Amino acid sequence: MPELPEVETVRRGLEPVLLGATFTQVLVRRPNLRRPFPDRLAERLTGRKVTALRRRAKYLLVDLSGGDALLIHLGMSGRMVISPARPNDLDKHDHFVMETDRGPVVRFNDARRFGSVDWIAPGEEAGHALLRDIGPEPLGDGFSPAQFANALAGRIAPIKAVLLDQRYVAGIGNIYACEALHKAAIHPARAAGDLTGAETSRLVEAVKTVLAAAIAAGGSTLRDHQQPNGELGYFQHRFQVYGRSDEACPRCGAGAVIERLVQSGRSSFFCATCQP
DNA sequence: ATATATCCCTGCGCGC
DNA sequence: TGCGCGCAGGGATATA
Repeated sequence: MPELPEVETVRRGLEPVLLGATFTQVLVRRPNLRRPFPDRLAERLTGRKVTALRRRAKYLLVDLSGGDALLIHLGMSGRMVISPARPNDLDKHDHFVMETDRGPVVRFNDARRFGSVDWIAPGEEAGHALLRDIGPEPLGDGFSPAQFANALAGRIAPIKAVLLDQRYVAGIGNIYACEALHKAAIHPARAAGDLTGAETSRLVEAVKTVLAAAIAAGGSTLRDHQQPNGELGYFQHRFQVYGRSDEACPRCGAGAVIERLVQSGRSSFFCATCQP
C-alpha cells in the first residue's frame, strides 16, 4: 500500500486516538513480520504513554514515555485499524493489537507481511540502521532543485530508479514516481545525471505538488490502503498515468496513449509524447 | 561504488 | 464455478 501520502494519512488518523493515550494491553499474535518483533514487545509497550506520532519517509514513529519509540513500516499491505473496542474475532492478519486506556483499540493488519516493527531506544534514532541513510523529506526545504541536482550529478541510473531509492529522496514509491515524472514531462528511463537544471526544478516541484495533493485526498486506495477510521483515500481517481496503460494521455490528448515499461522489476507508466 | 535481479508473502482480477 | 497465471503500493540482500 503505502507511500509517503498513505503513511502520512495513517499518522494523522492515529493521532487523535493515540496521542496522550496509554497502552493498557498489547497482544502480539506472531513472532515476526519481515523481521522478528522486538523482544518482549507486549510487556515493554504496556503502561507506556504515546507522546508523539511522527513520520519519516514511509516509516511511522510512535514516541513513548521514557524516551523510546516504536518504528513501524507498513510494507505493501499494512494498515492500522481503529475500533472502539477489541473485536471478538480478529482477522487472521491482525498481527499486533494495542488497547488503550481511552477505550479504542488499534490493530496492525498486514496480509503480505512485508511490514516491520522495531524498537528504538533513547538516542538511537539518528544512527538507526533503517533511518540513517534516508534522504531529505520531499515536502521539506531540504529537498530543493539545487540539492537534488547535486545528488543526481554523475548518476547513470534511470531517474525513475533514483526516485524510488530512499537515499536520494524519502517516501516516494512507484505510483508517485510515475505521476511526478509525467507532471514534470520527463521520461522515466532518462539517466538521472543528464537532467537539465530546468528539468530537475520541474521534477522537484512536481514531486512536492503531487505528494501534497495526495495527502489532501487521504492517499490512494488501490486495494489495501484505508485511513485508520476506515475511510478510503481517493487520490487514485486523479492518477494521470499510473495503471492507465493504453488509455489516452490526459495531457496531450491528441491520440497518444499511456505506455508501460518495466524498470528494475517495477512497472513504469508514461506518455512517450509528453515525456521525451 | 553502482546498477540490476531475486526473494519475501498473500490476495485479487483475469482469461480459460 | 473453479483454476492457474500474472500482477501488486516496499525494500533487504545478493550478483554482476
